[in-house]
Amino acid sequence: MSAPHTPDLATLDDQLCFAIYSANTAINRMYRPYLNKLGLTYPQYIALLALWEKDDVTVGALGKRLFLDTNTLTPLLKRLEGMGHLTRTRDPKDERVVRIRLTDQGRALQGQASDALACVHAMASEADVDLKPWIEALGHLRNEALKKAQCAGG
Amino acid sequence: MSAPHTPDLATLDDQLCFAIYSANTAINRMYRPYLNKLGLTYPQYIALLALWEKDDVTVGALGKRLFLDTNTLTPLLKRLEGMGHLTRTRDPKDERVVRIRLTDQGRALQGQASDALACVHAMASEADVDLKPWIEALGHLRNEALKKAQCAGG
DNA sequence: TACCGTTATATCGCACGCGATAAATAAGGA
DNA sequence: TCCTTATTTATCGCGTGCGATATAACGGTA
Repeated sequence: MSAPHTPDLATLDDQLCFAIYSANTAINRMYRPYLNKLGLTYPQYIALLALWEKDDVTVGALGKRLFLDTNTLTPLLKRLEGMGHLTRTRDPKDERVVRIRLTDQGRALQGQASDALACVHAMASEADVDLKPWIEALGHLRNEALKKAQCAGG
Repeated sequence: MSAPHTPDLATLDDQLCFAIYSANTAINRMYRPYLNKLGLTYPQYIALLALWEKDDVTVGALGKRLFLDTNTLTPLLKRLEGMGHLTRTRDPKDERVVRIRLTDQGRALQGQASDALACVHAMASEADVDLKPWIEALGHLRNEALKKAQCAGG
């Protein structure tokens, strides 16, 4: 461990972290004009993706799906509630739990977001990339990184 | 355009945006314990990666390298300056320009960050992934996304 | 010199992401 | 019942990202 210097690995363009970091912000920017029309931020859109797939879930369950904690999710969900896209109600059977349910308005957003999807696929075809294996591999990478993060004492 | 519904594409796990979004946060978390030891945040580390490769650059040039604007970089660089890792000095020939130069202390951090690099490579080998083509492909994807972001009126 | 447009950096407000902490409820044992 | 512990959600502070705006300095023209 602690090799003194690794010049061949230290350059920015050779770093996986920068590649993913900058690709993420770039895709965020690509989505932005479409999401602005809907009044949504990128993380709000991601959360809605999960809810469009399955709603009537607890904050904790949604957080596990998105790999986010309540300190991030609660304010985000409150904003989506304020816009009328979902409801946050305490579960009568267990008052600790808050259940998230989409409103009709929130469900209707899914159709309006199709322009963004079309843009992603246009980009993928222009970049000559088949998305499916990419998405799979990135998911695998994420799980490995999370495993490392756990054992390192995160 | 504007297809009413695309259920086969709308699931979270089929989305490139979520795959990259969650992979990025996962890698951030993997780095965190190592960077905490150095008192650095993830974006600060990314900026230092660029500066270790080439310093004595303007804020604007560094921003182009990192795909970030001054509204993000200036406060970040001020914090790194406050820690003593770099200096920010106005160029006497053009007082608009601020030149960023690493201190010896800032340069010495590169060696101390090798544990994080080792962790990334351990993860890559455990995930059975050859990093090089990945990093290249992600860079290509980033450039295509930025192109889309530009023309869409970013 | 004054004026004007451009360029480089900085500032402000808002929404994340997260470590740390708090508050409320539930579950189980004496 | 009371007490203790665990679980779930919420709150606070700080550091990004970024749109919008401001400030300062340069370049060119008259």
